Amino acid sequence: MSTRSRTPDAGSAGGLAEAPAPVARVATNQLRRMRRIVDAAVELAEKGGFEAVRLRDVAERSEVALGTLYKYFRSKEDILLFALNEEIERLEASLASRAIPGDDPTARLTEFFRRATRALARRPQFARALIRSMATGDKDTAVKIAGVQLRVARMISAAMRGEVPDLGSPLDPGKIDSREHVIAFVMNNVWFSALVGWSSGLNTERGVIEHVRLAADLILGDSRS
Amino acid sequence: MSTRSRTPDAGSAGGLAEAPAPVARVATNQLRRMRRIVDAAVELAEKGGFEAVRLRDVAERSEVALGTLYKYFRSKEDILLFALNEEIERLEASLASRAIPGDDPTARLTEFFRRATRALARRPQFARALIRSMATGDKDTAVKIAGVQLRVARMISAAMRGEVPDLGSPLDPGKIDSREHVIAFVMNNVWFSALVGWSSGLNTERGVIEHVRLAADLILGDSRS
DNA sequence: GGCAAGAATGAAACATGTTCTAATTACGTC
DNA sequence: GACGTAATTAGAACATGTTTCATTCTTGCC
Repeated sequence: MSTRSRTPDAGSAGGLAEAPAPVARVATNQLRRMRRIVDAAVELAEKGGFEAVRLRDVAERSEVALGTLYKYFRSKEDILLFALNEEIERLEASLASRAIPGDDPTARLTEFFRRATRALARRPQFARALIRSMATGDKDTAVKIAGVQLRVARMISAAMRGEVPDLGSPLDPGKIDSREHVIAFVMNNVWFSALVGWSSGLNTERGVIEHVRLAADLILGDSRS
Repeated sequence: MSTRSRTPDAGSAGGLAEAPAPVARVATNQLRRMRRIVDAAVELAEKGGFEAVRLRDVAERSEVALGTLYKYFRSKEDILLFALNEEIERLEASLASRAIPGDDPTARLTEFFRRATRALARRPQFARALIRSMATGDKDTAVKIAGVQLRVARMISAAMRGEVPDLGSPLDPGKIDSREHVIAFVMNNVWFSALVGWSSGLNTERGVIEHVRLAADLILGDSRS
């Protein structure tokens, strides 16, 4: 892409209206492929959870070769983590529109977890697949998982304060210092553990919410009573 | 070895001192096999973690056919969870000998986690394998994992009280009601999450202990200061 | 239009957890 | 000591995540 490359995109008034952004088109095709892959994985996960996401099926459905699939994603978990990130983005966006209601931090926290758990439980197989994909070992995957946890913690902080999540805030793992951050961190751990229990059938949706509420009461004080 | 076999063991006074509990001997052989399997798995796990525990290798080392191995254990995780249970038994026994020292609950909790984390970090590959095997999905395995968590929570409770763990206490998952139980439950979640981070290289041993200390401070108050 | 570089493809190959099978062995009973 | 049952074995077979490879397609460029 030496001389040319200038894609005549927005405001490229210039002479030739030629090649509709060659580079951009490639990228678009690649994005399309990626999207098809993720969509196929999600569809399969919705039907049968983690195990139902057989990569050969994903490749077939997304009309992509197995090798291509592995060029885009390092592993099966990687695909599902990508979907998880999109899911979290949706959740963040929906929270950004209006803050969680509630009279005090405990109430808001509980309400936040109630909604988030609800959202997951609505597509149980899919949620199980996502949770399962967070229980991995290798470093690269772990980094992405840590990123997810930080974003969730940020949402928890916002919910606690009764504010809207600041999508531009640090996301810095080192910032586990302030009391609020510690609370968010701990609550995140509790929630996640409860979800793991739920995803394996040891816990109900109500149970998850109850566990989280108990922890919130312990840390912040009982909002009822 | 047809006729012989009767081992003249303790108290077979009666007329025929023959067959020294035939059933028992079978059981003993089976126990021996089981033990060899677990020992082989542990050895391999110590060297190379979860992935190094290749079941074909385990079978070969323990001089058992693959099919036999699967008669004793439902899965790879099942073997490692068995080892984990033994590990926890050891830890419980060592705690039972003398209580954790410390002037207040927070100090004792921190000391407990310091020791427990230390014990794990001493055999990092093995610990990683155990932690990895706790991140599974199917129900049966999950039940065993829940059992492990309850035992850990019991130790946490004991440490907090500065007592020795009561090995005969309920272990009933329903008893998440008292404040102390909730604390133990939450601390267990925090510790486990931190360990998962450690096992994937995102966290150091010090980091794990620090996370746990922060949580303990949050919930119980800072013991230093 | 033709070319070189990179991407994608189809299919095979691999690694390893798990299951299955036929043959063998161990063991308690008679 | 012979018999039948249950356990064990060796090994193949299967399922699925992952890798590899030779071939074909795309794309941007001359």
